[in-house]
Amino acid sequence: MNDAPMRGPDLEAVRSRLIHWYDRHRRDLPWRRTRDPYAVLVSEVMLQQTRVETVLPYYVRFLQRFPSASHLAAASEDEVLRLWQGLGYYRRARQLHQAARVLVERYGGQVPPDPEAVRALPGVGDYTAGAVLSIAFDLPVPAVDGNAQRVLARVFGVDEPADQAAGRRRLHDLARRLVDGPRPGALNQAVMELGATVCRPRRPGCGDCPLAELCVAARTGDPEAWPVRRRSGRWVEEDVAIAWCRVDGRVAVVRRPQEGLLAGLWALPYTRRRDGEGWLEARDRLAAALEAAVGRPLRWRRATLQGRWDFSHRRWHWRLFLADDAGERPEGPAGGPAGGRGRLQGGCGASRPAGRPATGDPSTADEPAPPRVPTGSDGAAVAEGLAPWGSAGEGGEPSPSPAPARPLRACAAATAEWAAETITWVRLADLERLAMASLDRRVLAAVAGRGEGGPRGAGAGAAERRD
DNA sequence: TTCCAGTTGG
DNA sequence: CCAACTGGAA
Repeated sequence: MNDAPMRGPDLEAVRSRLIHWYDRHRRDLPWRRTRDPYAVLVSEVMLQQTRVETVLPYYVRFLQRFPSASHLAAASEDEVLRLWQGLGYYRRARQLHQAARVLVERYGGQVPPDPEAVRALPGVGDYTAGAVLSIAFDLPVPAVDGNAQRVLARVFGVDEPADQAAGRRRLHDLARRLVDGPRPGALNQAVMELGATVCRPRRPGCGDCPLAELCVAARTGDPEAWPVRRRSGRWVEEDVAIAWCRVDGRVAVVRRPQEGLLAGLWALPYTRRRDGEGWLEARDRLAAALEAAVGRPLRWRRATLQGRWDFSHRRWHWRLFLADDAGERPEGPAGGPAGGRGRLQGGCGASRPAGRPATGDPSTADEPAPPRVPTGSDGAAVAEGLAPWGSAGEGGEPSPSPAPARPLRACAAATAEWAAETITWVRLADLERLAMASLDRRVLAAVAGRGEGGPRGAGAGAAERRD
């Protein structure tokens, strides 16, 4: 059905080397001393999610007490569970018990050499079915466990993520072709054994590997780069500076763009840290926009809080920066003395003080990392909320104080994420009525927790969730 | 603390 | 697609 051209090593060479290696290096395990399909089934079920050393004594005891499917089927579930005690995943035990009863009722107490029938047994998925059929009956059915995935991905240089459908399909297809030769059972076990003992997740022993010369991953010199995981490619990691800016008892919020991430929701002013930019420079761009909106310099304090936020396709590492009107006395516990950092700043980029301390590598020459806030994530759905009082560009009441000192448009370049015109000053009490993403709610709660006058009583217990 | 593992069921 | 199950290792 699938005959895509094969890349990578020659299948026959891989097969013969694997089997040769397996015959000489396989571990002597009790379930390898039998080809009784029932015993193989028991061992494979026990080995799901469980390491060999743990399984060993359980397997021996279990087969002593239940040497056949009939014995197992006749036992009480309590007794089966007792023997399983300590192995974990007790559902496996119940399902194996059920499977034994199916074998007795439908197949005369024997495991039938029939892929459909085996696969249909309770607790038997694709992997276990393949293992039983190939090991016990020498049928050319693939058995792709995590070890096999790793071996195949490395040997053949599979670049599709192994934890995504396309990658799994590709690996399964490879396994299917590979097993289609002599001694399928030995071949499958060889692949898995190699993965377990040589082609380890970390520090693979390529020097001891029979496939090293053929192996795409080994030849790159960085075999650990396989299997490719969606993990490493899925997230777009972004650093985001967020401002908690209070002036005259109001807090600055902005409106996110109507398109894209969290479209149209209100947010604390934020900006993504750009390539080659340090946190402070990102903060300065925020400062430029906000100070233009206020019309006078603000006093900025060091980042006081940071956290992580996961979206479906990106991960934000955020840091919160506090600002207030320079004319007011400092308040709140965070950040310590504002001196030094709190220099005056002009409005827009053009008037920024050039004297930003040279920060060298912008990603490291930063201030010390602020305390962390528990991570969380946010899908997108947020209830419709109230427009803030005095929201810019919405008719209604005039924009509350302070008035912009210069055209906000001049600062449009400061942050690409939202238009400076959307900066809106909201009373603390009104903040919680805005439609905001959970991210901002969480930041707000964190601010409140730090005594910075955020919305009172905001809980901080959003559970971690991925979308 | 985070990652990982097969199968099932939502 | 993803949570739940459960325990071990990095």
